[in-house]
Amino acid sequence: MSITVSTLPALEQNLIDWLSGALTSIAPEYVSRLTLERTRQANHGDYASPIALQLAKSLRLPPREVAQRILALLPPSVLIDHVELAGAGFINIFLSSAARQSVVMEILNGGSLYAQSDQENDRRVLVEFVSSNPTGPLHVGHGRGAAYGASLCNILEKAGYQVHREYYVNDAGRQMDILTVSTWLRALNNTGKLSFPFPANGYQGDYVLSMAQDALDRFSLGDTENMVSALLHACPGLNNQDTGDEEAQMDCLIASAKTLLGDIYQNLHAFVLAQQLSDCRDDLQEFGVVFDEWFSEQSLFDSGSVAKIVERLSEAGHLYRDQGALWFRSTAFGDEKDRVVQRDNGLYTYFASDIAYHVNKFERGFDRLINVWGADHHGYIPRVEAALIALGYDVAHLSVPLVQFVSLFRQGEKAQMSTRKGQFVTLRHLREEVGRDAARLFYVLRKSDQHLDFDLDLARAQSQDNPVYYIQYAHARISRVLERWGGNTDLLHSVDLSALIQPEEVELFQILRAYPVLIQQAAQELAPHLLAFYLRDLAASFHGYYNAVPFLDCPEALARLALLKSIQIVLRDGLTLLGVSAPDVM
RNA sequence: GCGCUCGUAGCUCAGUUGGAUAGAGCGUUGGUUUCCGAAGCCAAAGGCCACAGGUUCGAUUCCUGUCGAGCGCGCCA
Repeated sequence: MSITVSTLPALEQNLIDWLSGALTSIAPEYVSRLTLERTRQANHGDYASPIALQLAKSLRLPPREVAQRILALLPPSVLIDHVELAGAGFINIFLSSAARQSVVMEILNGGSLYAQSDQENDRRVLVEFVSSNPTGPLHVGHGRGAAYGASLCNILEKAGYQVHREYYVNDAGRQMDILTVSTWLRALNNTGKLSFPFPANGYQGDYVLSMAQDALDRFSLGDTENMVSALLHACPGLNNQDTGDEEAQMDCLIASAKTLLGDIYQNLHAFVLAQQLSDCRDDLQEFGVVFDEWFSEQSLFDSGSVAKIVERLSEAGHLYRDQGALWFRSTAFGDEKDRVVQRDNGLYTYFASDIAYHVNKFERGFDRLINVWGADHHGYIPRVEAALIALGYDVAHLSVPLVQFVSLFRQGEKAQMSTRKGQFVTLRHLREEVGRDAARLFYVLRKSDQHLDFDLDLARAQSQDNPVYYIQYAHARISRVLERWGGNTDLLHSVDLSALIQPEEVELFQILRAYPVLIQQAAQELAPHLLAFYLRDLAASFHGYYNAVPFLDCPEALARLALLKSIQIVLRDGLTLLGVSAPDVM
C-alpha cells in the first residue's frame, strides 16, 4: 500500500518529511505526491520510494539519474542506517537498528491503545448489519453478515471512527403477518380444531410449533371452532391443495385472521415478534455481536415518515401514477426501471419504507452510512441511491458492502440447506458445532464479496490444520514463556533492545510496525479479512522465531521478552477486534 | 438477453489502490524434540496470474473484447 494518508505513524511521517526536504529543491511541485512503500524483501530495505521513476519523464532524465540527485541531497538522520539506489531507480531505505527496535516500546507503552487512531474522532458512522427478518432463527448466511459487520465496526473504531451499530427490524411487512398466521394455525391445530392442511407457504419450522404452544398458554384465542368454519367460508379452497394461487390464499388467510381475531391478532403479532427478536438478540450476543439500536420499520409508518417521504418525492415531481400504483421515476437517476412506492391497494412497498429509513439515517447526522447487505440485494442498491439523490442527499456518504453466500462442507460434501421445510442450518447450530472462535474467524478469512466454502470438519478440528489454533497458540506460547520467566512485565518497558538484530527480529519489527497502517487500510476498504491474514502472518513469524532462538537462558533474554510481550499485545488486540478469544493456556 | 461480482499453485484463497524475483494454508515429498508447549519449525516440488489486444518507464492490478462461473432483473422483503 502506498502510504499517503494523513494518519501516518510518527516514523513514516518523519521519513516522508526527510525525503521531502531533498525533493523540494529538485521538483517542488511533486512533493505532495511523494509515496513510501513497505518492501516485500529484506534486501530492498525497510521502505522504498519509487518517486524517481515517477518523476523521470517530466524531468527528462533517466530514473536512476533522478534518484542519484535525490540521494545526494538527503541529510544524515538518526533513523537511517543507509540508503541505496536499486533496480530501475528505486530508493531503498534501511532503518537504523534503534529505529527498527523502537516499535517495541511504542507497543509496550501503548498497550491496547497501540494503533488506536484519534485522527477521525469527529467522524460518526452508522453501520447497519444482519437486519434479518424476525421470522425465524438466524442461519449461517446471517452469521457471516454478523461476523463481518461486528469485526468491521471494531476496526472502524480502532481507526478512529465513532461507530453506531444498528439492526433494522422488518416488523411491518407481510412476512410478519405470515408468521403470525402460521403460529395461529399451529395453535388451532394443537387444540385439535384445525380441519384443513397447513399451507405450504406458511412457516414450517419447529420454532413455530413451540411459539404456538406458548401462545396458547398465554392468550385466549377465542371461539376456535367457529373461527375455523369462518375461515373456510372466507377462503374456500383451503382444503384443496394445488388449486388456485397460494399467495392469494395466504393473503385471504391474513385478512380473515385480522377480522376474526381483532385485538387478539395484534397481541399475537406482538408476541411472535418479541419472541423472535429476543431469540435473535440472545443468539447474536452469544456470538459476540451486540447492537446499539434495534430500529423498527413499523415506527417509520407510525410516525408518518413514510407518507412524508412519498409526499416529498411527489412535490419534487418524481412520482407518477400508472395502473393504479404510484411510481418513482428512478430511471431519471440511473436505475434501470421505475419502481412502485405505493401499490394499487394503497399499501406502501418495502422500497418506500426503506427510503424513509435511509433519510432517517441521514437526518440523524451521521457523516457516513454503511449498509452490510446480502449479495442477493445488490440489484436493489441503484434504486435506493436514486431515491436519495432525488431527495438531495449525497450518496457518496453511503457504502454498501455485500456479503456473499456461505456453503457448508462436511467430509468434503456440500451440506444441503433447505429453507422450505425449516431444515436450514442455524447460526446457533454452527456455533455449537465448531465453537464461537472458529466461527468468527472462518467467516472473515475470505473477502466478504466472495463465496465462502465453510469446512465444518476443519473448523472443528483441534489440530494444527486449524488456523484458529495456529494464531491462538502463538498467544498462549508467549504467555507460557513469560510465566516461566516469572518477572513483572512492567520492567520490560525500560529494557535495552540494542541486542535485537537477528533477521527474525528485524522481520517481526516490520510486521509489528505495519499494524497501525493495516488497521487504517482495513477500515478504509471495509475489509476485516486483511486483519485475519495479518494475524496469521504475525503468528507464523513468531513461531519461526520461537524455534530459532532461546528466550530465557541467554544474554538477550530481557530484550527478547520485551519483543515477545509486544507481539502478544498485538495478537490479543487483533483477535479481540475479530471477536476471537486470546487464551493464555490451550 | 441486460446488469453486478469474479477467473491467481492439484485444492481453498491472499496479493500493500500500477512497482523489483507473484505469496500463504491444505495436500505431496524429505528432515526436525537430552533445550522456553511439536496445536510448532526447516526444506523441496508445484504458475503463460482464463485468453487476446490497449494505456506507460513498468500491468495479476487500469481500459476494451472473447470464453467460463456465481448472483440479480416483483405492485416480495
